[in-house]
Formats: sequence, C-alpha cells, structure tokens
Amino acid sequence: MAHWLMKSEPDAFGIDDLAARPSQTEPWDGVRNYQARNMMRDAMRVGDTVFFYHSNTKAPGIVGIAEVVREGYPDHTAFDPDAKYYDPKSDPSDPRWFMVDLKYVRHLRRTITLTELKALGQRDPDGPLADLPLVRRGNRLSIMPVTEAQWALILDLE
DNA sequence: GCCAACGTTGGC
DNA sequence: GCCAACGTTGGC
Repeated sequence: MAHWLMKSEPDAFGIDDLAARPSQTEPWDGVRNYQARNMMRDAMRVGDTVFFYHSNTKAPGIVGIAEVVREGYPDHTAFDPDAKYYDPKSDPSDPRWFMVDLKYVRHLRRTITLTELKALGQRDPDGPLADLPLVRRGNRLSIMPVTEAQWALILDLE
C-alpha cells in the first residue's frame, strides 16, 4: 500500500467538504498537470492512503487523511465546455485527464504545518523529510508520493 | 497583493 | 527543437 499527499485550497474544497460529502467520497477532478495526472492514472491504487494538505491559506499544512476508493478514470469535466477546467484538447475517445475518488478517513488532531515540516527537513538533511517534494523550494506539484518513512514520521508529529 | 518558480504555448 | 512570453501555483 502506497501513500500520497494531495493539495487543495480549503476555500475551494477542504477536508471539511470531503467529510460532508455523501459517502464522504469525492472525485478529484480538475487536475491539469501531467505529472499529477500520471500518478492518478498509473500509480494510485484502491486502499492507498493520502495526506490531505491545505494550500493557499494562512497556515498551510496537512490537516487530515483520506484513502483512494476508485482508481484512475477519465476526468469528464474536461469534456464539458461549461466546466471550470474544460480542456477542448481532451477527446472523450482519448481522454487527456484522469482522476481518482477519495474517501474521507479522519482529521488529524492538529495541523502539521508546512513551516514545521520544512524546519524538520532542514534540521535533518539526511532524514526522510528532506526528500519530500513539498518542502523543496519552488515545488508546485499538487500530488506527490510519500514514502513509508515519511508517512510514519509525519504521523508521529500529530 | 506580491512575486519567485516553474509549466506550457507558440513563433520561428 | 529552441526559447521568449505568458499563465499558474502557492508561500509569504
């Protein structure tokens, strides 16, 4: 079972929104980045666990845990001219964009902030967190793999 | 709201 | 195929 970290802006869709959904499940649509697309299309498996990260907010950080309940399938919002992330170059017979379904698992007892993760990564340059793309300068990936060691270390911070 | 970093687009 | 221009992300 693999682990991931997925970013979302809480103003648009936060962990509380996921928890409030019917079946506490939501398709992760709107991703229009090839690296992130590839991970959803090719690598994420049912049962994988996900750190839910809040970006573009006062104290960005990991706020909860979700799990993959449906593996990569075409993101149909790309076909809809009225949708926010419509992409005319995505052909329904050869879809360009994919998504997975995520199900809410739980909130963390506290937010593990980006500041904290960065500080730990710097304090221990040989430790697991130093390699987490999230704490690297200029990182813009909205979906990234999390190693077993990173997952365990971060959960221990809770 | 600013702006650094980085991905994408399109002219050539 | 190069690379300048442009758009987006996301921390601060």
